[in-house]
Amino acid sequence: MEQELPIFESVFSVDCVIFGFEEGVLKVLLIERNEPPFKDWWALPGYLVEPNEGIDEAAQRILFKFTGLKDIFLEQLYTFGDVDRHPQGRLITIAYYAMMRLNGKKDLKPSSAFVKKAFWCPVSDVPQLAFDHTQIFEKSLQKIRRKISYSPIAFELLPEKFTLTQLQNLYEAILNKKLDKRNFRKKMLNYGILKELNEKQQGVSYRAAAYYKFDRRKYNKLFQKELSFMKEDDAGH
Amino acid sequence: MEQELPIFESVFSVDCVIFGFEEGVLKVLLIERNEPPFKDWWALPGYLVEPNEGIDEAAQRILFKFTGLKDIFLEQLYTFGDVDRHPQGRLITIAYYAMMRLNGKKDLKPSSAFVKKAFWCPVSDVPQLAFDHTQIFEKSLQKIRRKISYSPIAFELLPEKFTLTQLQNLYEAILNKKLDKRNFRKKMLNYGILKELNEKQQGVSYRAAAYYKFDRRKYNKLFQKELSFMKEDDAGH
DNA sequence: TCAAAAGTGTTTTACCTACACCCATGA
DNA sequence: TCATGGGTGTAGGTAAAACACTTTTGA
Repeated sequence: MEQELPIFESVFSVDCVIFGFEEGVLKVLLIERNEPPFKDWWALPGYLVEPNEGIDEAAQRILFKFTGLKDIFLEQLYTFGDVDRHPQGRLITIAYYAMMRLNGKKDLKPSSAFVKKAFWCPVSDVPQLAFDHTQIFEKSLQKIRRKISYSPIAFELLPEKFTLTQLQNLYEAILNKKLDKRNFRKKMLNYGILKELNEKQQGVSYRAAAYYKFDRRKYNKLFQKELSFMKEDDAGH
Repeated sequence: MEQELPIFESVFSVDCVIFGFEEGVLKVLLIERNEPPFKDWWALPGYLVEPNEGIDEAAQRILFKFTGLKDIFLEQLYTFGDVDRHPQGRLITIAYYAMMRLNGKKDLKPSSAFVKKAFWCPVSDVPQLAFDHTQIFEKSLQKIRRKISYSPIAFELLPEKFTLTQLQNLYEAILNKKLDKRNFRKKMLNYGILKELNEKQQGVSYRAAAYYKFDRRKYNKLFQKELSFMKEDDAGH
């Protein structure tokens, strides 16, 4: 019986919004397209998903092909499917986002003919993008803003060692507002997920700042607890 | 040039997770399937999206056909696309969720031959569902749990007039834990989004409770402010 | 000695939590 | 008069917000 049913084949794409932080500026990873439609336009890295490929894996694969980046923790954001979003017909796209550390790995090496180049663009300078990518980009920005407000994921964007001022600058860049230095430090240190290193900045012409390191062990413990607080089974059963 | 490009046609489905609250119990809207695959199984209402149909509209249309419900505020939840989630091939599905008021509109009238019946099932009694619908259902539950913790959307589920105890019961049903009565009332009344009516319960064999009404005007004002607090432009520029 | 950023505490306010008794009603 | 749920207040703790000066460093 079931053998006689029609066989479906979904055609759809994924697009990736990758955020980075460099020189105190929040940036997003864009590509310059090398193929029509929207040839020569800037766009988010994204492409069609293969028939036998999971969506998450597809996002990983395409991101690697288009930028050379590997093993990025991508999270699904939203699916965009306006009927006219793509000039070649009805093509829906599943958007993913990620935050990544830019220490060293600045060299973006696309290995796809579809891409002329890949580069980091300050989020405040993002021009009109191909397709509905501007919309996708903006939704991601909102997402990470909300997210850092309830979970200290900002560390993902910083180098291993960082100063509290760098951390604050990052928060300010994402939230696009000034924060109070004393309150910020108090709060961050209170979480107990930062480990102060015996190391200070070198060669700065002002008082050298202490370096801190993110304590992933404690972070996981804390975050697990906070999550389970929201979950069922606190009282029931 | 662009005319020569291939034409895409996405094939994909939507599934709807609709929550309701009745007799102090949180329920989810299920259907009994009348067609293979998974004939006679219980499932979430969902079906294929038409080529020229927006995704949100498709969700509305399919929900109506499968249940008779109209004008429900559906929000996109997540897209599920495991390669083997559907026996007829690679078919991804976009899940939507909604909370709805059940006063009166209990009569579910499917107008599709794909559906044997539609009915409300207590969330604690949901059995194994067709496809990956159990997974989808569970993700929706998590979502509304998180959501009522930061935004008092629970009103959507209650009748126009309700007592504070009914409201508390709803919170307890969603969060699956007991809440303190005094603290709960204090907090809810402090929001200033409840209007006490000059009306009490009738014919109960205990002290009659006051009825309250949700003040959407004030809710919007408050919620707008809270949202804009998160958004850019508080300090910058 | 200057410029520039690092680093540091206190007070006030709002909110969350825990907790126990009297009140109104119909049966 | 009893059973049932409605309704109320206070005290202690914790977290957020506002706010300004001293310290260190290299140039």
